Formats: sequence, C-alpha cells, structure tokens
Amino acid sequence: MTEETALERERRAKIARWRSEGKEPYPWSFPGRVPTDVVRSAAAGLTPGESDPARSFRVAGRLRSLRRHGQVAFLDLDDAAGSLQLLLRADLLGDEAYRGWLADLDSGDIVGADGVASVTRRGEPSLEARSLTLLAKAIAPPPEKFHGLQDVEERIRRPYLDLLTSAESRERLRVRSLLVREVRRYFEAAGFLEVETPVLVPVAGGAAAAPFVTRSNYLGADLRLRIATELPLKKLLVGGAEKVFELGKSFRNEDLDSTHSPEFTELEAYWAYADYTEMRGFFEGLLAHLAGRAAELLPDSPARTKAAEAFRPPSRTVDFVDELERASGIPGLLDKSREELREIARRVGSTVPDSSPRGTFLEKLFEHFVEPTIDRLTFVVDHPEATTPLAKRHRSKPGRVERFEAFVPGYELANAYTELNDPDDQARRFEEQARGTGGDRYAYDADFVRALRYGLPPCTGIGFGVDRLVMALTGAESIKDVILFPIARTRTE
RNA sequence: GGGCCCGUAGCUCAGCUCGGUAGAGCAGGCGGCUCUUAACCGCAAGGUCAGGGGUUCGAAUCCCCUCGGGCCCGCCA
Repeated sequence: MTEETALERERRAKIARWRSEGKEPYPWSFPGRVPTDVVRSAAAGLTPGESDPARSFRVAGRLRSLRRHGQVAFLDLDDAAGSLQLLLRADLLGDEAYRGWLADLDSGDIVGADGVASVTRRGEPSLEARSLTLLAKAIAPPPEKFHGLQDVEERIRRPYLDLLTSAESRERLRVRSLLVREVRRYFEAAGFLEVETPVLVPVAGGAAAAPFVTRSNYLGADLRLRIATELPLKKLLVGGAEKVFELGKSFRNEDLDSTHSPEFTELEAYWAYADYTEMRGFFEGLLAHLAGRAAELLPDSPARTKAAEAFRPPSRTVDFVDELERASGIPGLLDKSREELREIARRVGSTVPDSSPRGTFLEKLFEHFVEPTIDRLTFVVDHPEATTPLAKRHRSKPGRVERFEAFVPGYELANAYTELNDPDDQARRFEEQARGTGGDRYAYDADFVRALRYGLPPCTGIGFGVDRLVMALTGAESIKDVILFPIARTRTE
C-alpha cells in the first residue's frame, strides 16, 4: 500500500497538536454558513481597505492557498459558489492565535471562518476573519496549485483530484447535470412516464453486443447486465403503457475509446400509436431545445463553437441506400448478395468475419463511404431490412425498414424505428439473425416474442447515448470528458 | 488484436539524442516580511528514475520482457 510521505507525517503531527489542545480536527457539522458569493457581494460596495463590522458572515470550504506576510496573511477558500479570500490579521486575532492558525493550517484543509465583509487595500473582496474552525484536516496534499493534475492516468483514476483543481472539470459536471435535467423535463412535459427496468437479466437483448456476465447465488444461475432497455420497455407497451422512457446505465463488454464506454448512460423512449416520423419531429425539438440551453450554459470557447456548428439548422436528411450508392459509386447495392457485399466490404478494408450477416456488410460500407462525410447533424433514414431486426418493414420502400439514425460529426447520436410489432415477423427476423454463424447476433428473447403475441400497439421508439449527447452539445473530444468515473484497469499495489 | 508515444520527488517538469552515479519550480520544514492573490527573500530536507532482466568498468540514459496510461487503426446496434 501507499507509504506515508514526510509531507503526510507533518500533517499528522499537526492533527496531534490540534488534539492536544482539546480541539477536534474532524468535527460533526458547521451550521449557519453562507456560500462565499454572499460575502463577495456584501463586500462589493466597500472601498479598498475598508471592512464593515455590521456585516458578519460564516463561510466554509477548502483552503486552496496561503500567502503569509508576517503580521498579515491571505487564505483562498473555495466552495461550490466560487472562491473567497480570507484576511487574517495578527492585530485582530491576537499574536498567539494568529501564529497557531498559520502553523496548523495547510492547503487542502477544509475550514470554516467567521468574520466581517471587507475589501483589501488592493481591492479584493474578502472576509476579515475573527475566528477559524478546522472542519476536516487534509493529510494528503492537493495537486500542484497552478498546473493542477496533469497526469491523464491519475485524472481518470482519481477524478476527485481533477475536480479539486480544475474549474473546467467542475463546469463539465455541472453542465452535464443540467442538460440531463432538461432531457428529463422534456420527456415528462410530453407526457412520458419515467420507468425502471431490470439491469440484471437472463438474456441481454435489444442490441448486438457482448454482455457482462455475473452470477446470482439466490437463483443459482448466471445473469447478464443489460445491453439495452428496448425489450422490457416494449413489454410495458404490451401491458398498456402508452408513453414511457428510461434513463439509466447500459453495459457492453467492449473496448473503451473516444466514443464508447463499457458502462454508459442511455435513454430509450417508446410511444404508442405514433411512427418514426412523429418521433423524429419530437427528437429534433429536443435537440433544438438542448442546443439552446447548452449555448446559455457554456462559456464562449472553441468547444462551444464546435457544438453550435453541429446543431446549426437546417439538419440534413439522407436516404441510407441512395446516399451509400451515391458516395460509393456502386449502384444496385440492395439487390446484391451477401457474398458480393462481403467482397466490396473487404476491398475497402473491413475485417469483419466472412460469416457475418448481410446487413453487417452494408453497415460497414456505410461507415466507410458516408459517415466521414457527415459535417453536421444528419438524419440517415430507411435502412435496409437486413441491418435492423427490431424495426418495422417500410410502408412504401421495399426491402427497407422505417428507421432513422441521427449523426453528428464522428459518431452516431440516436437510433429510432417504427417498431416491429408483428410477432411472426419478429420471430422470423430473430431467426435470420441467428442464422449468421459469426459476427454479432441479437440474442433471441423468447419471452419478448411471446409478449408480442398478446398485441403490441403500433409504436415508435428511440434510443440515444446520453454521454454522447452531452459530448455533442458541449463539444467534448472524448466520452471520458463527460463521464465522472471512466473505467480503468484495476491497479495491483 | 496491430502500430506509435509516454511513465524521473506528493504535484508540474528538465536531464535520455551522445552512458560517468539526480536537477528546478510548487507543496511541506525552519527563519524573515502588515495588502498578497502562480506573493516574495534566505537556509535545509525530500528519489526503488514504473517493475524485472540484459549489455557495460559504469545505465534514468542503450537492448529485451512485464505492468500502467495515451493516440491512431481494427473490432464493437
């Protein structure tokens, strides 16, 4: 385990000194404190060098830095509202108390302060301290005060240290929370009911991805972590629900990269008696609303500009097949056999297994020829049936399904269908998927097909990655930038 | 899975090309300073140079392996 450094020994000695004076280094509470911005605004009217004994305040937060100048000292205190300078004067606190404070306090300590609003001679709004209270002694020193935590590995493994020193990281945390709240409100305002379906499932269906497998002692059986919420949510529509959504984690046992995380936050919504055209209108409304909110929330920056560019109307719409044929210069793709498609895919560098289902090769070609050309919000519509086992056959385009995917530059944002609700067709599509001996397959969920036999109303559904949505809205480069605790290898110490 | 790059004090970084036994700043210790805000000045302290092996009289430096991380490619509705 970690050996104690000389620095930490020094700080423990300060705790011991503190206790020997009968004081508690980790007290239980600190009632009556106000956020630091309250003091800042109270001090705003004062002239430099002035303090106002009539306006006394109690604040609490973390000491970021201490500047000692003999008989006077300046301490920077951070709380969630911002930062406030504490002014310590030996002539006000008494020489012994003053020296004691400076001897026992370190940057990183959580402290409380009582004092009065003041402005220093140099014009900094401050709290002129009358007394200080140690609220939690920090034994480990905080990261470097100016550069912060630069080591990428440490930032991932110990996000709290990154938050401690990086205002930018704290800002991302706040913006993500506010945007997710807006998403919830938008669905609720449209009459959607938020529900929770199981994370632990016997069959992980609704998508083609490797699940995490775990074990139930009670059941004496293996369970999987869900890879999507599609199937249980549709079962709720069979049960009579008409508008539901779930916002929660899904898990896919795949690699981590700038747009994929094994554990990610997903929103899926299902809407009875509506089709994918109506869903698209609803979703575009959501995006327009969120882009507006993001513009308000984010400080002006290249990232904000990048995000705004992607969502600047009008959005583009392209037909999956037409666009693929145009971009690749290969006509008649829909009529080509699995073998022909496989050959074309291999020619452009795809290495998916030869035995993959036909739809996989079409998707590879799309990724290769069309995705790199996407430079703003783009809706790709009406995919070949072979790519999509859970979507309803297109009402007028043969061989297609009613589906749209929303893309921003670099990644897919959302995926929506008019949902397949014919139980016999569903069973057949699952079987077609299963016939591919390699590649990815949708797990056959027998209970889902059974549910459809009782009648799923015509409906539309959408799924999108919340992490990716936040990335797109904030212009983040990596999914790790919007996830507080990204997955990391367990380190053996 | 393939390629490239990185790992030096608690933190931020030099030193590696061209081998000679470890440097700075911040933080911490001691001393000084009544207006600083990356405060400043002086003194002292702080290291398994990610880990292991090899080459060499001698390795932070060169070679190999392992661990951890990053980026790109592949794979991943």
